[in-house]
Amino acid sequence: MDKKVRVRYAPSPTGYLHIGGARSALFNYLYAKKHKGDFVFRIEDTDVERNIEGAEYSQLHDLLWLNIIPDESIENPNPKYKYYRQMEKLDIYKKYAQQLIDMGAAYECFCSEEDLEKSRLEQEARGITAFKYDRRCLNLTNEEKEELRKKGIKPSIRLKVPDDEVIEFEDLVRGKVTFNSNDFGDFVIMKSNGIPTYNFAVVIDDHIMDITHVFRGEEHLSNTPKQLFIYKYFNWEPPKFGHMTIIVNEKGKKLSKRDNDIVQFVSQYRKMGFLPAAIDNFLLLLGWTPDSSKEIYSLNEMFEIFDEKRLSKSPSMFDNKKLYWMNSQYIKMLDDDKYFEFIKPFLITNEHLKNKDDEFLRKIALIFKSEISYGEEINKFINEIYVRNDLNEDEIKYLKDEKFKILFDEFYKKINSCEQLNFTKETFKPFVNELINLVHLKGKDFYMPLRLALTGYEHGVEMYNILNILGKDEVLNRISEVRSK
RNA sequence: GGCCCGUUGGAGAAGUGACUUAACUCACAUGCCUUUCACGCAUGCAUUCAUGGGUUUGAAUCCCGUACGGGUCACCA
Repeated sequence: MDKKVRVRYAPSPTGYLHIGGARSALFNYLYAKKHKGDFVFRIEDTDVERNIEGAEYSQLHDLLWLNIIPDESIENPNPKYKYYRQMEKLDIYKKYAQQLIDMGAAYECFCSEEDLEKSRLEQEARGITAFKYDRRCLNLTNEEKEELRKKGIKPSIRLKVPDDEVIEFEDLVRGKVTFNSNDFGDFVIMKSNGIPTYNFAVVIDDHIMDITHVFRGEEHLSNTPKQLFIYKYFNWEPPKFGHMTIIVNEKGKKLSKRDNDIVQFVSQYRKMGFLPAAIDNFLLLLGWTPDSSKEIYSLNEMFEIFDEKRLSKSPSMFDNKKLYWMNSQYIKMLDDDKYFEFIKPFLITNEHLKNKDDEFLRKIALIFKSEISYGEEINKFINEIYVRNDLNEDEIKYLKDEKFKILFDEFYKKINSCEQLNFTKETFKPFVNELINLVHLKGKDFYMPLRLALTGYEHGVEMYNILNILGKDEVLNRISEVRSK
């Protein structure tokens, strides 16, 4: 019987959930669900200096917001595996590291940072640019080690990487990948402070947590042979690896946290009013394509269609515009109740809408449903109505045209005779027709002056909506202002 | 620089030897709808798959070289 599929997403708690991390998590999650397996959320917190308070929970909760639900995590651990943070199992790493030393597969290294830097420079001087540890501590006698220890020097532990060994593995995304051990030095597996390095800890973790498949970013491709050496020494079966392309910016470089023109954190998208399903869908299409020409997929559909063989091998550019388009599609798909529920938090922060009741808010929300591509954007549209745009000289001149005088007069009178403004598309029609008969202006000549006078913009939502939003008093105000000029 | 990976339109990409006069989606352009914008609908947008050579009756698809791009070379993950 095949082993149960177990995959993981293992962020370091050094920041919030990044869009690249979310994509990794999504693909692992889809793979697990497709194969009826488990998706594990664990924490790689060995970089004690850079860990940020609260980051692990924000990572997890952003993931949950995206509906990527771990079967096991720091919040719902499986007793069988018990530890979901690396710092909780330091003694386990220590035990395994000692085992490697006893086997002769690893050794203590007393070199200081300065020693290593010196050696690096020496190698560089000889034209070697890929630094390799020179193994000067490999054959230290016990006496020498004791001596150094007495001086208070704490050793790190290095893995002995065999010479001239070809290491080959079948990558789920890239196919056969080959490395030569000569390109790697003996790398550190335990830091001198007793904390394991990533390449060591990840192997131990994946092994003891029965991880069967690992989908991760391409930046880990060259770490894989190092990890494979460790598996080999322990005689453990490594998981299957799949190295996904990285996400690049419009310059073709790996998306870095300093790329300010791209919003990179899931929490920021949440605050801006993106829908989790839209982000999942967008992420799905980043470096992966479905079999069919359909592009909009729910998570449940993704479980069905996901196929790791269709992961792309070349880097994917993050296309902001497509994300906005995707989100606008998902907003349009919401039914009116769901939509209002989604958009209301953004409306109540708008000062112009302070004392409005839900009925009014709902009405205003619906007006912009097909206009917005993210939640917060609705306030931009609303403000354009509430805050009149300053008119330029040409526009003022245009409005002063004699032929519009009667339009403004009659429009004012007619609005004034209304008890309150509560038009619908249907009730606005006769209102307009009556006016048209009085002023003998129609089409653009009818609407444009009014629109300009009311909002200061040439474009916008339908006229009756503007009237409803502004209300009778404000409409009269703005019209009389123009009339008096 | 070494090692690894990649290169199909502005972007995501389909394509795995003849079904391709290279899908589909975003963007862009135009037209329709509409007072306008947006939505929606329709149409257009790569004679060519980085480049040179080879294999083959036949190549974007296979092989080799070149160029370009990216990843990585830490007691970071």
